[in-house]
Amino acid sequence: MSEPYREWILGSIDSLRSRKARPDLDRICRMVKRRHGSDWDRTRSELEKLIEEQTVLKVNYKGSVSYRNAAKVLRGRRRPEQSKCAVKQPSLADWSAGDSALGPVDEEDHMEDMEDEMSTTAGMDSSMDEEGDESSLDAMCAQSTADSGISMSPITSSNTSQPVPSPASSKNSPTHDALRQDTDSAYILPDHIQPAAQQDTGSVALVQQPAAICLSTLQAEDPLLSHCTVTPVSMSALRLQSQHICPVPLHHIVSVCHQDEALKSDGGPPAVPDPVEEGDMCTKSTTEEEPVNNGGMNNGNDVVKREIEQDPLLWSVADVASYITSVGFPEQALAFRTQEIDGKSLLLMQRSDVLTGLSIRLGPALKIYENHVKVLQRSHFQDDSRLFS
DNA sequence: ACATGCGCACACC
DNA sequence: GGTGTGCGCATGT
Repeated sequence: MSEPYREWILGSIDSLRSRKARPDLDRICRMVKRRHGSDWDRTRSELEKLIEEQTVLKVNYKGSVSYRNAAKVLRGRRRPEQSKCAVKQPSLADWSAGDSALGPVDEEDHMEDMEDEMSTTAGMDSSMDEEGDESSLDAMCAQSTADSGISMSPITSSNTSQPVPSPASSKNSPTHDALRQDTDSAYILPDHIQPAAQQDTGSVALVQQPAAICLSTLQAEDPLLSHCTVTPVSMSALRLQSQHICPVPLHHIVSVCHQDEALKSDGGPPAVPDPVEEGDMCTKSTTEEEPVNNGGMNNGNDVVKREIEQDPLLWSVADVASYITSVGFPEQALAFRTQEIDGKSLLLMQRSDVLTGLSIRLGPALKIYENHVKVLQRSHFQDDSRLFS
């Protein structure tokens, strides 16, 4: 996806919307062509890419296809009081919360899919403790077909089988209504996250099970996980690992699980010794500027300190905010701090989370995600892959 | 011919 | 009542 097209297409959609014209394919392509001289087919293919990455939503509104700027749709529908409080607002990431089983992907797409899944789990994380708020892709699809009676768009027509609601989601789910943007409007999700496309039943089954069951399944297979409890982060890691789309090694998951445990309770030490007491140490890493006089010896603190600085997984909320500030976005750093984004959360963020979940302006949000968050995520998981493979 | 502006009706919350 | 949406028509280029 070339960056100009993103701006051109989103700009066209916004422009069409502002003059009360339906932002359909025809109008979007025409406008992009007229303004930028872009080829019609190219615009269409770029639009499809935007739809796949959920920057643009393809909707069926009042019987015709229309397109939405995802950032504006979510922001627009959000009630002011909700944007201020901590209540989890259904996000695009949530909509794909049920997706998994991406199937075989080529090398180029692998990382993108991994990122999608990462943010998917991020969405799951933030809503895990609010049963009923966890949105479901399945619900979305069921909604699309059942309520609106509208068939899937041509874009999704390669996957023509009817979406089958998964056991994990129900049409009676409270999220069903919460997800509804409009009774006439059916958000059409890309092929690779349509439930009906889920063929890898093994990983799907795992991912769609409740968190505790997922974990216990893995615990039965690997004693290393026997001390783990279900936490948002550990479950995110489990999901990534279980789908084989992200090279998260099992013992890394154990590490993550225990880090979570250490954070959760002040009680006894984790069953597996963890080199880092995350919260305190992370704070020190950014606030303690004075060199430690240790008589010329490298003590453990320095090692840990360097490790923390290098590994975003170990960043605290303050560390993340400092990082965002340091790369030139002090204003947006506040949003990260407000939303309590620590290193783990940062590594789990998806484009839509950054664009819409933080209530920051689209321009900086795009830059932050593309130039920093994505880079951190990529390097982090590549490092893991090298270390543990 | 095509782009743009906008009144109005409709639907949802 | 507020908001989002877009049809259909008028006007501008």
